[in-house]
Amino acid sequence: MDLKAQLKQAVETAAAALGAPLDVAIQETPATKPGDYGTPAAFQIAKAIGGNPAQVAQQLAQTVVLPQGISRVEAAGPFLNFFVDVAAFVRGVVEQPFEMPALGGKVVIEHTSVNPNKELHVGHLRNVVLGDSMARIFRAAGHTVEVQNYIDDTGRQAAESLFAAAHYGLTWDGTQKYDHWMGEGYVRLNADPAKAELESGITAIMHRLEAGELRGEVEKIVHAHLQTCFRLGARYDLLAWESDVVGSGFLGHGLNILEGSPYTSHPTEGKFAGAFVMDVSAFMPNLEESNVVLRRSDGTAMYVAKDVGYQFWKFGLFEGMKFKPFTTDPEGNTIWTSAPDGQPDTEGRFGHAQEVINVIDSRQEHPQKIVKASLGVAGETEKEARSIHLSYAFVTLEGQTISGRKGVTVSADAAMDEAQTRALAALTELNPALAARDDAAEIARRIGIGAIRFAMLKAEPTRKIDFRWEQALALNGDTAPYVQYAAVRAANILRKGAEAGYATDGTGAAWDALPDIDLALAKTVAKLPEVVAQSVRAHSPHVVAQYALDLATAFNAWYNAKDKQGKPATNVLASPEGLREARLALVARLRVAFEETLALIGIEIPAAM
RNA sequence: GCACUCGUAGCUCAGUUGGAUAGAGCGGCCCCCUCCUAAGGGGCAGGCCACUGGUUCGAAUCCAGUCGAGUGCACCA
Repeated sequence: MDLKAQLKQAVETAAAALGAPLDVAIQETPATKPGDYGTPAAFQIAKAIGGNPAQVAQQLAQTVVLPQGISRVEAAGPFLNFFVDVAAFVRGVVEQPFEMPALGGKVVIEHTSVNPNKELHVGHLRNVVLGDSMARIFRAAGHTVEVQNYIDDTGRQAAESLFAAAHYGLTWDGTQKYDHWMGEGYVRLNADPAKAELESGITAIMHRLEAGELRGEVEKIVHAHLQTCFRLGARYDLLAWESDVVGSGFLGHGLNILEGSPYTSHPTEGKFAGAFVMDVSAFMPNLEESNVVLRRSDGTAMYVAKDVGYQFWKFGLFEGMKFKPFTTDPEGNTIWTSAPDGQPDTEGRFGHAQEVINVIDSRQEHPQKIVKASLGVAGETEKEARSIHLSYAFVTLEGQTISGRKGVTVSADAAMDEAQTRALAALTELNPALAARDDAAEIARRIGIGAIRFAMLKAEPTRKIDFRWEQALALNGDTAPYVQYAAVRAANILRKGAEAGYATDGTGAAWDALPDIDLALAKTVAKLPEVVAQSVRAHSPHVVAQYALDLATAFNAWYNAKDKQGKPATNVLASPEGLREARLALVARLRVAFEETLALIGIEIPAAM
C-alpha cells in the first residue's frame, strides 16, 4: 500500500476514535506550507462532533498513529500536516517498482476509422493519437485491450474515390503514396461540374462495394492508411469492415434483440407508420423527438442500426464474424481483419468486452448516444454504462474547417514530414556534432513524431485544437521535446556515473544525506501510478501528458538548483560519496519513470539531443 | 427553438471525490554556462476563475439563472 493510502487509513482510524467515521482526503501540501502531505479532515470531524477545527486538528496530531516513513505530524491551524522521512521515502521510491492499478477485464477501443477514400489529414491525427494512447494507458492499468479500426467500405466516400479513378482513367504509377493518389481523384470528382450526372455510376460502385467485389481495391487504401498510422506509432489488433458487420448478420441480430424490448415498436399510423422505431426517452432525456428510426418503412436499415449491431457484437451479445490475418505491424505482430473467407472465432478471441471506448469526433455525439441508449433499450444496463464515447472536439486548420474538397487541408503524412524536418533543423543548429551522427535522422524522427503526438493530447479532448505549424510542431515549452530532453539528460548522468565506476542501483547510497530538494523530485516520481488511475477514470490521456511535463519540470528545477553561493546544489557526480550513489539511484528511477510515462502516450525517447 | 460541450493571465492551456495565498507554456522585460547538455534554469510584469444568486465552515470546482462561443438536432451517412 502506498504512503498516501496508509496516511488516509491512519487519519480515518484516528477520526473514528474521536467518534467521526469518514472518508478522508490526503493531499499534497501547497509549496509554501509546512509538511509534505496534509488533510483538512479536522473540518469534517469538528462538524460531526462539535468543537472547532483547529482544536480537533491538535487532537488528531496527538492521537494519529504515524505509518512507517512519516517522521512527524503537526497541526497547522485546522489542517493536519505530515512530514515525510526523507531518507526512507526516497529509498522506498527508488527500490520499489510502481504499483500500477490492477484493473481487470477486457476493453475494446475503436479508433482511427477513417473513410477509405483519401489520405489522413491533420484532424485524423488527434483521433489516432487519443485512441492509441488510451490503449497504452488502459493496458498499463491492467486491462486486456483490443484495438479495433472500423473500415467503412460500403460508404459513399469510398465509392466516389473508386469511381473517380475509373471515370477519369487514372492509373497509379507507384511514385505517390496510394491514398494520396486516390484522394486526388476524389477531390477532382467533387470539383467536377458534371458530378450530378455521374450519380448512377457512383451508385453502381456502391452496389459493387456492398457485394464485396471491390474489397481488394479498398484494402490497398487501408494498407496506405496503416502506413501513416504506424509511422505515428499507432498499433491495432483488428480491422472490422462494415460490409462484414452487415454480412455477419450483426445488423439483423441487433435488431432482433431490440425487437424484444418494451421500448421498441412498429407504429401503424402517424409519421413513423411502417417503420421500426426505438423510444430512447428513458435513456436520453430532453429530446424533442424521442423515437429513433432503426428500420425505415421501406424495410431498409438506418446507418445507426449498423453501429448498434457492431456495438452489441463488441460486447459479446452475439457471434458470427470470421477473421483472418491482414498484415503485420512494424514489430511483427499480426493485425487481424474480419473477412467473409476467414475462420470462425471459436475461442471468443475478438470482442467480448466489459467496456467499449469509441474514439469519435464530438459531432457524432448524437448517434453515439443512440448506440449507448440502445444497450439500455436491450436491457443491458451495465453494458450501457460501460459504453463510452471518447468525444473530442474537431481540429481546425489555421482557423478554418478542414475540407479536402475545398483544399483546406494538410495531410498527416506532410505534417509528420515537416515535424521531422524541423526537428532535424533544430538539431543541426543546437548540436551540430550530433546532427552529423548516423542516427541523427532517427533522433529527429522521435522528436518530430513526439512533438505531434504531444500537441494532440496535452489538452483535454473537449478543447478545440486549431492546427498551426508553430504550435503543433513547437520544440520548446509544453512539448514532447522538452520532456525528451530531460529524459536524455537523466540518461547522460547515469552514463557518466557508470563510466566513472559508480553504482547507479543504490549500492553504497547514503540515504540520510539527501536534502529536502531531492525529496521533491522523488515525490513527483512516486505519483505515476495515481496518474495512470486518474487517466483511466477520466478516459483521457491528457492527464498523463500533463504529468510528463511535471516530471520534466521537477527534474530540470532540481538539476539547475543553486546553493546560496550560486553554485550547483545537486550536481550528482560532484556529490560526496554516498550522497552521489543515492542521487544516481534516484536519477535511475526517474529515468524509468520517464520511459514508462512517455510509453503511455506513445512517445519515444531519442538516444541523444 | 431544443440538446450537448465550453468560458481561468494578451494568446494556448493545467487545476484530482469542494480545502491552505489559483499554476504552467508562449509572447514581453531582466538575469544565469569556471557547474553531469542553455531544446535548460531563476526573476519581474500580467487574474472580478464570463456574470448574478444559492448550497457550504470553505466554491475556479456543486446547483439555478443570465450572457457569450462552438457543435448537433432527417424514415442522410
